[in-house]
Amino acid sequence: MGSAERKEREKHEMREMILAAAKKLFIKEGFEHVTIRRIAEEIEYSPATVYLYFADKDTILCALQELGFRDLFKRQQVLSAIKNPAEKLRACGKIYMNFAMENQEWYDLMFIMRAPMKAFESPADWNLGKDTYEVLQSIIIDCIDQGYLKAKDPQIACFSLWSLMHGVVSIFIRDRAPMIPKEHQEQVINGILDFTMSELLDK
Amino acid sequence: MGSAERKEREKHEMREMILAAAKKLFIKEGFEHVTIRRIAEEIEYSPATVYLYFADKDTILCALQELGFRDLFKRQQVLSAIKNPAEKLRACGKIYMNFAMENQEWYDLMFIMRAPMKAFESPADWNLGKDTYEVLQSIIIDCIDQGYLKAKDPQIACFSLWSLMHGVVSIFIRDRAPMIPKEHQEQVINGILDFTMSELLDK
Amino acid sequence: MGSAERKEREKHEMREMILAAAKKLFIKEGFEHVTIRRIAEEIEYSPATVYLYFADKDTILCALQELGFRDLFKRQQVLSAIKNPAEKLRACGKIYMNFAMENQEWYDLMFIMRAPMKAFESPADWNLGKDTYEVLQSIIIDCIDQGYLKAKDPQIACFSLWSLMHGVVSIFIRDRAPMIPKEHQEQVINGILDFTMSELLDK
Amino acid sequence: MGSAERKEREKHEMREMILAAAKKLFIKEGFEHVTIRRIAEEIEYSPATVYLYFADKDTILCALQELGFRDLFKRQQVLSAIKNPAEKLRACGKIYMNFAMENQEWYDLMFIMRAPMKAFESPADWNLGKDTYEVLQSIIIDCIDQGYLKAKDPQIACFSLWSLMHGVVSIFIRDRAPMIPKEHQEQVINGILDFTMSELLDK
DNA sequence: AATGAATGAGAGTTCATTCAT
DNA sequence: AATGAATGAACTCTCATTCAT
Repeated sequence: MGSAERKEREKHEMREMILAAAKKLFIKEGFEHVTIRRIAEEIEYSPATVYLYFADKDTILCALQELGFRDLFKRQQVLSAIKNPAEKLRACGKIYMNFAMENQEWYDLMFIMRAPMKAFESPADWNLGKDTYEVLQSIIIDCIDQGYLKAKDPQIACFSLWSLMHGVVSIFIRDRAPMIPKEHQEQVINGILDFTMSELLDK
Repeated sequence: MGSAERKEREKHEMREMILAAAKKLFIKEGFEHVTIRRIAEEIEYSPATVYLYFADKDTILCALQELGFRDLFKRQQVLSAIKNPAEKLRACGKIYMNFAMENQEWYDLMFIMRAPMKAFESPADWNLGKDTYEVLQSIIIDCIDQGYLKAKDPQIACFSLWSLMHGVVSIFIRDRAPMIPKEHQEQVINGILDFTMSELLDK
Repeated sequence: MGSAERKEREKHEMREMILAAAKKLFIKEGFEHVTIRRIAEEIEYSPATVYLYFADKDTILCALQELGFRDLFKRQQVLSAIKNPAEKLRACGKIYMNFAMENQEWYDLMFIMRAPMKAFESPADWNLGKDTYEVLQSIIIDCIDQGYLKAKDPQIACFSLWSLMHGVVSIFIRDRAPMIPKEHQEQVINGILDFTMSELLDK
Repeated sequence: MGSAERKEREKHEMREMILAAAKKLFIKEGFEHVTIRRIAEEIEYSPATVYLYFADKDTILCALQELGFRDLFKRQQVLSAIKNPAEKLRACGKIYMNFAMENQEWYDLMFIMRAPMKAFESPADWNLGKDTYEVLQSIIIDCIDQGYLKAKDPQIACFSLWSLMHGVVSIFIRDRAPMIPKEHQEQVINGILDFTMSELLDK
């Protein structure tokens, strides 16, 4: 009976379409233009149809967050090619901040926006976020193990570094650094990476 | 006759009431529920009355921000009592993060919230923010001058430290660290301060 | 299946209903009382529903104007049966003023009302108005060609005649002629036509 | 007892001030910016004060109309210097249209706007309008008497000419002549005067 | 499965007007 | 006489959501 399966598969495809449309709108037009109507238009279905696949708007936002973590996690995969843990750490920071700056509205949804955040209630969904976090964790542990970094508590070191990176990009994304013009932002990001690595790593 | 004075005082009190109501709504219901109508209900006046004291919604938000910057700046004044720049730096970080964690909704408005934030456009208003930033700047320069810190670019060092602190508190405020329970947050903040100081300062 | 057709027809009928309601309000209460809410009440739907059929208030006004121009143009068609250009000119004036006096609120909307009047910006919509104007133009040119009228500049002659007719009816419509009681208005219009023809045409 | 008189005079002066302010706003900023508040600001009194001198906004508008008629009538006074009735007729038209084009919003209030128009209910107020109309009437009668113009019914001739002039300026004021650019309007007005005079007057 | 039609709730804002002082 | 304070009633428009078909 492939009928039930097929239905399942079609349902899944439709959900993907909706999410892809929502993502596109987020990236192209920003949060405030992501309305059910716009999503429906994008996939050329009616608004009511969207509700057949998602209970409400929040549910869509949550699924989109998940997608974001998936994307970020995928970007992190290239790190496995780097052997030196110090280099790896730098690259990891770069990947994170690039993701944020290239997909500002999406990053916003994932890490800044107040909005739905049901995702963080159900542990299942949070797993994806955890995976990306653990990538950073294991690099830091490697750094400590191989003597690049002295830190009593790897958890604190890890959370500090994440905070630093999140701090930088969220200040930029929410426009709180009038002293740094837009065109210097990338340069500042690189400067911060240099500064952090030089301060952090044992010389 | 104190009649004019009394009028002035009453006007001022009304503004305070409105701001207090707005702040309360922020705390209780979050930004998106702060509407002129809700504020008016809260103070038991008509919506039109609110417009007698503030030109528009943005102006209210800005006044609230200003209040926040004023408070933060006042808190920073105790730093002048500390002579050692390294200790001063730590204390400065502590004050900043305490302010954020104790007044989360205010900090949110000042540094996280997406909003018109005219404050950051008109230099006059931004001055308050600049003042608080410059406190950090001058401490860092002292640290460098007195050999506690090696940093090629003090601006980058300063922005990094701000980012770190902002990152930590904004992750907490917007609930993005499910791995750290609320009751451990303060402890983590202290751990991060220790970690940062020990990594940063020359030994 | 005529289902699609029926839908189309129903949609059309709804638009007609809205326009009829708008027109009715114009007549009964004047421009300033024509609000989306009042229209919605009139047709016993919610305000939001109106927006399903018209993008905004302006669009409704424009549609109403268009309808008016269409009607006026249709009335002008009978002129083709008249061969003598002088007679034709008189008939044209009569048709114009009859239209205005019989559909005062419409005429008001088309030619008097202060309003967005996008119609006059987008050439497409203005075409309808242009068509009706050109009917007058070509009659006047015929009059000149066939020696009924001496005029150096046909454009000026044409604009003068339009102005005269518009002046008369707009004075009546906006109630600025207290010296002429309502019941004499038609008689005055005829008198003006006679006077104009006799002065204008070469004898 | 000059006290009562003085009060009366002061009351009158205040009314004049208010009207002058309203007139200024009409001319400078147009109808929609004439609000009680703006008027009050202009005279540096409070809105409530305005209500001590005028029952409501409509009453102010009516008084303003009256003022307009007064101004127009004053402009007409120069006509008495012209002896030839044909020249006088032309000059009268010119004065009328100049007044309209130079004070468009005010003319609008007097002759186009739907607004209050109580003025036309009370004959007392209408008298002023009548006076200006009679200026035109008597000129036309002179033209007929002195053989410049053949017209069976002077009333019809008079109303026709007023209509023509009103038609021209009201088409311009309400922007209904897209075929005539703003910078040509004056030229067209002169053309129409020429055309009218040449057609009308016996040669 | 898909949708056209409809709506309730709500947003910020403006204005003429009133009234106690 | 003058006014500061207050308000009710509007306005246009947008959106997530529902439901009969």
